[in-house]
Amino acid sequence: MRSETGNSWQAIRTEVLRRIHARDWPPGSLIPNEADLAAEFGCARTTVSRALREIAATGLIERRRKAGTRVAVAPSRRATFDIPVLRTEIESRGARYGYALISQGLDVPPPAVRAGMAVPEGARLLHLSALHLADGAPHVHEDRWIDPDVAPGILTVDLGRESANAWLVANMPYTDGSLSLFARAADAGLAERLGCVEGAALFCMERLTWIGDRAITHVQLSYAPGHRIATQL
Amino acid sequence: MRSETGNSWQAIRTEVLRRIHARDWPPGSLIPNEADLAAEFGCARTTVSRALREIAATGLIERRRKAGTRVAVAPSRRATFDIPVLRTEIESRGARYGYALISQGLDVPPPAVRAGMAVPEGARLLHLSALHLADGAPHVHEDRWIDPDVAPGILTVDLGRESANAWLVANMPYTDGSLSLFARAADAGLAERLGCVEGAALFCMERLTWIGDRAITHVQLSYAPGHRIATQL
DNA sequence: CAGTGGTCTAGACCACGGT
DNA sequence: CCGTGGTCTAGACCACTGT
Repeated sequence: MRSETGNSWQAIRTEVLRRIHARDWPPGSLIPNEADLAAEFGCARTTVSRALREIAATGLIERRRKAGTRVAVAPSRRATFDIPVLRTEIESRGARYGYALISQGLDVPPPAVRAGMAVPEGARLLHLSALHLADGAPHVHEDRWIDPDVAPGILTVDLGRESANAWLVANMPYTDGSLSLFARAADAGLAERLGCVEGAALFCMERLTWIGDRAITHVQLSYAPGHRIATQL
Repeated sequence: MRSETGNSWQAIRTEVLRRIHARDWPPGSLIPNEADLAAEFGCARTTVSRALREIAATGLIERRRKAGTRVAVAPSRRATFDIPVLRTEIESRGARYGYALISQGLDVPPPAVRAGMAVPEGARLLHLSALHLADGAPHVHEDRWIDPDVAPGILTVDLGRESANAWLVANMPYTDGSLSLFARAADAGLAERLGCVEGAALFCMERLTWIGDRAITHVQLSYAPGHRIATQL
């Protein structure tokens, strides 16, 4: 019963996926172990291992030593998004990228930001507000806090010319970060800056990045109404 | 100059990441090839390959045959989200999961849905509206269209008892899908069902799944105000 | 304890793509 | 062309964990 589907790990992945979708191996069932599959496909166990590892990374199967490999019952699948670099995102749509600094100063951050960045109460951080433009139209509003103790060089940069983000990615590679996505209504200031009505539903992204155990920056991006991010499953 | 950081691929990954963050290998630079690194770390080339492949998957380095491996200049990093299974998501917060079917019927879908699912004009699809509850409070509103030609069994299911999603994941494993995230304002109907004010900004997720070249279902999930999804970078 | 996945090795050949 | 990453092999040992 040699299938001889081919001996590349991708071919094996395809065949395994086919069997799962065809319900040869229904949800919850145990699939043959690596050695048996290797024998069936006529390849090395390493190759089967690679194929199954890639499938497991998508959440469709679950693997445990001794217990074997099982088809996930409720496949809580994983999706991968590219975190957009704004300039690239805008230019890839054929639009001209623009950046406009709105304000800049040393302020005491609001409690939510202060807690997220774990800075002492009363500490002052560099606070920026800026717009990213596509063909001159507001595309994203950026509200950013930067700890100047962690990234001292930022104070010497002319942030009207170079975006803080560009400077940071080039000079302060982070070691850890978190990202969250949510929706919020446009307040009066955002509505004016983004050119939308007050109360409009905005898609927002909040990022917090660290170097070791020190927070570098907290940024909230608010997209103009209608923005979506998409991915394949 | 043997580093002897250890010979596991994870140790090598850690060391390579350290060098990138330490700017030993600044953005845009070429790092040594696999063979050289293997010699330096005193391990097989396969092991180095594995470590670099894992890093490349995060977008921090870019690899091309002959050109070698380069530290990404604008690390358009990738983030991975677990697509939540609603029941699991709610129960993992310690809340009781509830499901309430609001309406069900065969309707002609709106143009956007029809185009996304590539069904003929005028075709009727199964249309569901339901709420997912956490401790009895509305958590997510689900608006779903299902093509009964592709998933005929769905018509025999009592959708008041079993959620359409549960039936589909168990009986109609998809081969392809797309997912998009966006924000929208609550209309009157959603506001009433979710118990929020009309116009509230809602975080929404739209999924479209296929078996081969036929669309199974289109679903839009609208979360009650305040919902976020988060991930590590 | 024993079965299973996880990993490492040394070597080989191949595919891509810059020069 | 030929250097580089991509993959495969056969075998080995190890780590975890269910029984």
